[in-house]
Amino acid sequence: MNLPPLVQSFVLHFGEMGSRWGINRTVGQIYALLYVSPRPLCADDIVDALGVSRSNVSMGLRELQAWNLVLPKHIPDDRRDHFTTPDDVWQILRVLAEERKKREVDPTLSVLRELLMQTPGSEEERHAQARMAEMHGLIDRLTTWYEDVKRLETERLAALLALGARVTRLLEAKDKVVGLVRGRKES
Amino acid sequence: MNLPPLVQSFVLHFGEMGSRWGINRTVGQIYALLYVSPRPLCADDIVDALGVSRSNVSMGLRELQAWNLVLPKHIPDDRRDHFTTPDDVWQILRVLAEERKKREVDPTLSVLRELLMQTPGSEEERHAQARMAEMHGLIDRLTTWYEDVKRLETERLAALLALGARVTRLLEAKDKVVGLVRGRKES
DNA sequence: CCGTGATTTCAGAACTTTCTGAAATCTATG
DNA sequence: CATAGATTTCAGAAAGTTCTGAAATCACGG
Repeated sequence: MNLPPLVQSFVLHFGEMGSRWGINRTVGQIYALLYVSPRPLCADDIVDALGVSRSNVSMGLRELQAWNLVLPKHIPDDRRDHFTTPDDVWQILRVLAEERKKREVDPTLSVLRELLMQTPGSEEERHAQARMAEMHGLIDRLTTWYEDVKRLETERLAALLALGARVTRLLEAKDKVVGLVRGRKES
Repeated sequence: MNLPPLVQSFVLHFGEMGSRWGINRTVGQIYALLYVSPRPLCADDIVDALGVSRSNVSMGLRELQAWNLVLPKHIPDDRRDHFTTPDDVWQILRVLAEERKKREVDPTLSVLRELLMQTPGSEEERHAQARMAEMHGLIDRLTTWYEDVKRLETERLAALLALGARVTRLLEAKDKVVGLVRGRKES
């Protein structure tokens, strides 16, 4: 590996974090490299930069494309495929959230739904099912919220984030207004 | 393993999902078992229920305690430690978010901060640093928002979730009201 | 402060994942 | 449609992890 020190640190860090994020070292490094690269890179560029085998890079790119985190980008007059990351970080966030949900949440949601359809055959099963219902309820709320929020344009989403916990004040204000209106109508 | 079928399916599913969630099979199964169990279980109960070695259970419980996902609960007149999961699912969600942030986000945030302090030594490094700044900015916003939101009581949080994307309508309404007030003051 | 039973630690076995180089496959020309 | 370069596949080697049983440690009642 022979990279500018800043880039190298970044790439190595992503490699190390990879396992915590559910991807392997090489995949993490490839992503990091593409993320900071000023231009799309081809597989051989990546081999040179990271010092891993050609086939490993091929597999890594495959996986990153499956995650929609890396896109092929054609470079005119070059037969080789080149790759980049989407450059809008918000877009990256969306992709990441979507993929993680698909892999980490959806399967559990569907298993829970299935188990909740069954009739419990004992007190123990009845209790277990009640617990599963609680879990299902929570996950369901969260995913519904997520489905709502992901449709917002970036600008609105950013505004919402910036607002943070202060949304609740807005909520309170709303309740008050609604209360007032109701009060007037009822009187 | 000899469990009521409903419980068994749930436990096996958590075992399988474990690897996607960054824990191993046994840890996933132990958690699932404790989650649906109507009373705290001791290590030997878990050994019997899951059919894994005593030491494996010991390590699993250790890890789950480190995650704050499992709590020791003393049972009177029994020397053995017993364990449960916190029973409020919202509480579980909070713990999970906190721990994942600590393990998956914070280290990256601090590496990014460090790398952003350095002076780029080339155009390539300058570009890389700009990209890192974008990433840092996004993560920073997200974590700030998270720090805000996690302080909300469960009830408010639930209300906010239920509101979903409709918050934006509230935002629009607010902007309008603020606009009105401003208009009045300025006239 | 000994003995008993609960719990943890740890070295290595079993298993899983990751990585490589060689061979196979694909693809765009001339 | 042959060829040269690019890319992918794949079997097995290397590395990493999870799991076990045996031994060590701990902790409490007598």
